[in-house]
Amino acid sequence: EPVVLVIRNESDTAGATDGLPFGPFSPVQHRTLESGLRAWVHRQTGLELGYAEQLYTFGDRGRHAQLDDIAPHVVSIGYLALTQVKPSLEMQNGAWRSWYHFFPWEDWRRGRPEILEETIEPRLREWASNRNAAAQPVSRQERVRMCFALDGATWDEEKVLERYELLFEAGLVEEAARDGRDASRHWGERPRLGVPMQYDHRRILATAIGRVRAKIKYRPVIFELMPDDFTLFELQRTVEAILGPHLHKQNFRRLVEGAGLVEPTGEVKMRTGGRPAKLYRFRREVLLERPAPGVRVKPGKV
Amino acid sequence: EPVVLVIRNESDTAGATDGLPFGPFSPVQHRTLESGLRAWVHRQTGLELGYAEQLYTFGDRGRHAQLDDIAPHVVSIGYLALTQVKPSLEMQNGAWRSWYHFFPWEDWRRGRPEILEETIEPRLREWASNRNAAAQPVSRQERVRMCFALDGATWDEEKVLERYELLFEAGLVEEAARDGRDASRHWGERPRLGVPMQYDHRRILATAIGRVRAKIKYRPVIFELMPDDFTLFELQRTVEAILGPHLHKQNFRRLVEGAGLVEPTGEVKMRTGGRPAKLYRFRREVLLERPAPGVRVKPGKV
DNA sequence: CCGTTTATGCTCAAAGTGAGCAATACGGAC
DNA sequence: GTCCGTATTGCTCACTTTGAGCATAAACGG
Repeated sequence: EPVVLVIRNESDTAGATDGLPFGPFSPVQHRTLESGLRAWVHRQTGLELGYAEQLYTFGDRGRHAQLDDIAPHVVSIGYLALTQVKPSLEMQNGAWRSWYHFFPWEDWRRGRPEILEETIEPRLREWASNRNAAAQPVSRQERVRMCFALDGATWDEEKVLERYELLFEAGLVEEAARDGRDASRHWGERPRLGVPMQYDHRRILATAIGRVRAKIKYRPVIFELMPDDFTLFELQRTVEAILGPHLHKQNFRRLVEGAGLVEPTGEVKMRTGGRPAKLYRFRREVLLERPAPGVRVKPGKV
Repeated sequence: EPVVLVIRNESDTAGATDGLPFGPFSPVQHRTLESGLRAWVHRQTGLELGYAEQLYTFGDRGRHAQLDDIAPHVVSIGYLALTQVKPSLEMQNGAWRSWYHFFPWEDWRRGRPEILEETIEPRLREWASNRNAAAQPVSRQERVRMCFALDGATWDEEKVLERYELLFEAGLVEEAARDGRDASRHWGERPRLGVPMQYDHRRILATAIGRVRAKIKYRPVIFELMPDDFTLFELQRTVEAILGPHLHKQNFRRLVEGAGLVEPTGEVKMRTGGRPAKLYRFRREVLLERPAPGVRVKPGKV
């Protein structure tokens, strides 16, 4: 299960709301943004971050507004960090939550999520067919079709943010109500599409999920989430947990082995439920061999 | 020629130095970072930005330090904007400069740049073979080899930032001297590797070039740089100007046409020096047809 | 010892890619 | 006017990559 570290925020009027961990950056104490992040995370949660990269900087006015809370303007520099969950680490106020708790429509591991056909599609179609909706530069119809793979379009698992923003615009997520964009005025009760988060944190998380989904395809970051030794099927399960849909087992194995991403340790794992599985480890040398797989236009002659 | 908009900065002690345009962001005046950027660029240069995306946020301490100038800590949120150069637009203090003015080693349009073999390679090899250089997690040798395509490695045109940072670490660019990392102490006079920029602006530009080079491969941003109508060879020349190396003409044509990125206008352009060339235009519909070309692991069965 | 379950090996067709040959058509030189 | 150089455009062909499925191997539970 892909999980995210959240802070339960009890001070909310409508009960506890999850938020992403965040804190101030002080250039006086820390030489770089990233070192500030690491120090701050460690102090708060005891977690020593491994892989971390800058995600996006969120600075829109109103992003911090929430209910009757008038906050000062805050610019947040989001970072994406990847880690295994160490059960040994007991955190006071942090908790691990499944991604799909917040984005149920992104979980395609058991096929197309029911919430799409039952709730999202009809609501979005109605929203898209609204008057003066066709006047947009790109029609709402087309945006809905591309983002949610309607009418034969293919589901692009990387468009996590685009989907969330569409639902936001359509007033179908709870956070939109804070922005005055409330669907309940038009179509009765708003359905609960995933669990909302504090401030604009669900948007930030959507950005992060989209980034991870894109990145594992051209950088071996998936191994940040694996133990040292693993079977190819465990690796596949991890990739699937992140991307959403199922992968073809034999081809996945061919791809991963053929790309030189892994090497067998020589050990096997018993009790898999069937034939024992060879254990593999990440081949770090691959970083020095391939520039970065996934190029499109390749240099040629003349 | 791919160019960047720079501001000539006369106040420098060592004569005029080019810098990227920048200015303050005031959340009171502007609702979003991007709208602040647009308004500010328009007021300064008269330019109406078209395509713009957030690039990276630069916040390291010391990034603003320069010579005897002790500046306050500044966090810069970099944006990347793409536009055609309109010669009609006369700017007071702005000027268009070739990318390769600042990064001569990135220009592979006339084959491997001489500066690589003549200056960069020997200097970097010396730096990499230094004592305790092999103790690094990834050896300097390997980093140099991967970044600059030595010993049979292939040149990855996207690693613009990595190359600049390596040269910086090795003390081979002028900006490094401000950071106390001066090669001239070891190896005599520092060679002039490209023209330096103000503050850390050359690093920011390297980030931007790397981003553009990566992005044109999976998003049709190249058309932001083209006039409405163009020949396929003009398009190829533009791509080559950005990426560096030459492309195979017939295959480029097949790729672009086959991907549905362009459609013929029906017109032809005479006086090409040979047979007249058909004119094409960008097919906007492609945005609605393909999710985003360039995916690696595709969903399959079971 | 057999059936179930998972791991792993292999094949095959279809699509995509790198490279080059060849024909077409204009502009300029003679 | 004809020829030649140059650039555009069409096409072939071998080779690689990819999607999909069949078949076999090896543990485990009864």
